[in-house]
Amino acid sequence: MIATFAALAEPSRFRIVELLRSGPRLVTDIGERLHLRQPQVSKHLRVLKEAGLVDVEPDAQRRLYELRAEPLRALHDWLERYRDLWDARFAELDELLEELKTKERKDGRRKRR
Amino acid sequence: MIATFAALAEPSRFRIVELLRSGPRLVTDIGERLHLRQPQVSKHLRVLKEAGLVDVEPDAQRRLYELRAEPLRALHDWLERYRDLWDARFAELDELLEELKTKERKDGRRKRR
DNA sequence: CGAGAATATTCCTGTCAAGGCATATTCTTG
DNA sequence: CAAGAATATGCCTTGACAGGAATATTCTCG
Repeated sequence: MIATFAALAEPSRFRIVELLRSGPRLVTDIGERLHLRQPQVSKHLRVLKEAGLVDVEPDAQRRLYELRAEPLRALHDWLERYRDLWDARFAELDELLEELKTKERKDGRRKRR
Repeated sequence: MIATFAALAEPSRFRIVELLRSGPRLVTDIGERLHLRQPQVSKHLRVLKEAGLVDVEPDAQRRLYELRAEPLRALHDWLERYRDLWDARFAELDELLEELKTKERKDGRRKRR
């Protein structure tokens, strides 16, 4: 989980993942589409692979990189545990707290002395 | 999105979020439960707040920190776009590639919700 | 075999973030 | 107002990491 977050926290890597959503790509291909230099693409792909986010399928001297479902599904599952947060039951509480906060912000500076 | 990933990529921060899932907590409380020193907790909470993952409700000299739903829901929504990856349509392709790489034959579980 | 394509690795450098510790800040209360 | 509680900030040091450029590696093919 942490590894997944760390991998996706890097903007270029995030974009690579987004690109791979449309299907497997070659390193060079990725570089061209995202305007990244080849070595950096390779490095990012390495990180993504070590995080299990990507798989490689060699084809001669080329490598086809493709997204792996598992980590993303795991993330999705993890988030399910937080669903209560935005589901019905807590909605009111959220609003309440929002109100309290915006109200106190106004004159919390000078109460009384 | 990137900000959310970056915030959650830090182990202590991840643990804080997990803890806050059970409800709002005071800074000191968090520190004790997670064995973190107060200044680090405050710093982490600051990052979490800047990422929008957390809200503060002041109470005298204490601060109640609580989880915010929005970023997590956004993450969840983002992942929905990747659902095809592990849903029916691509299952076969996944299996194919899995076979090429490992020879596991004991994988027979399925997740339904 | 040698050239060239596609990708990976290495080395270097600058930046940024995290922990530790001391200190500042903000409130409450006697 | 002083003392103390709860939290935030500042400074410092160290380690991780990203980009750049050069180079190594692995294949294919004429």
